[in-house]
Amino acid sequence: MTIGQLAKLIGVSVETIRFYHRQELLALPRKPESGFRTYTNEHVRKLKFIVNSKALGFTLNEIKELGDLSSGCSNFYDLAKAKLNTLEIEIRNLQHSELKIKSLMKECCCECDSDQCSVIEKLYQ
Amino acid sequence: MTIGQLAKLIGVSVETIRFYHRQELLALPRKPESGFRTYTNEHVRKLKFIVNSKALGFTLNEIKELGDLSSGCSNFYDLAKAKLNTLEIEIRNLQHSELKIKSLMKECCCECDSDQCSVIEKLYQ
DNA sequence: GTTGACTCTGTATCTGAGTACGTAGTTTAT
DNA sequence: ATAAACTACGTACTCAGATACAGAGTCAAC
Repeated sequence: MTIGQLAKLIGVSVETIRFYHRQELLALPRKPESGFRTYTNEHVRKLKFIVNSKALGFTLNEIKELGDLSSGCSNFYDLAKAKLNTLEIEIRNLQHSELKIKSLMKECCCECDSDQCSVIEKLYQ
Repeated sequence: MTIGQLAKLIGVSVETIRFYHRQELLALPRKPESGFRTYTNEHVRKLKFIVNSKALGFTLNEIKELGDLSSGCSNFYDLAKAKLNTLEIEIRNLQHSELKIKSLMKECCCECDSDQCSVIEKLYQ
């Protein structure tokens, strides 16, 4: 399989695959004497692993660590727990922003165009 | 007030203030013939505006737009509504990741170190 | 009157996750 | 046999939001 075929199969760009090679996330198949590099089912598998892990919210660095776990899953648990923590913090922060914006919006009559609108003014204090 | 005093007062770094100048978020006070630039209460106010808006989750570009609203708040409403939308989408995405990770973690016996642990294997499929 | 702290300015660097581009080589279809 | 499409490789650029640094000027305290 060529790099373009792999890209199409998985649904990422050729450039992204090359980028993963540079990041040493995905092994670069050795180049034959002449012609194009050949990607195997192992590459398909590993690329799926990267894409799936990304979809779970792991960063590429975390995925590299995950990929280095040669076997078993107890280390996965540590990484996943840490990830859950940061996810929860991020979610709380975003929800906090959401509430603050909503409460700001409630404070105004909604259609006032006054210079002294309390909403804009509050941001200056 | 010098840039260092302003920075201390608001709790941002001098470099950050200079960065905001470069981004045209914060007006650069004119430089006197000799000596240091003088920051006024207007700068304090505007910098607070930037910091407060950032705390609500607005990006610097959005804050620039907000700052351009010379008066009134109806435009603030549009920006804030759009922001609420993107916040909700981000929150949902993160919650989705959270659920997926949790369900993956439930599938394993937690302490298994087997090569065929279904958790790691699932990420490859 | 000199040392140390601060300021000014421009430019470079960082992180994360790619995207873009240029040049050259290779394969495939006609 | 030649054009179109694809691949290889290296390098540069993008975005956001800063942070760092070098070299020169300035201010305040002892």
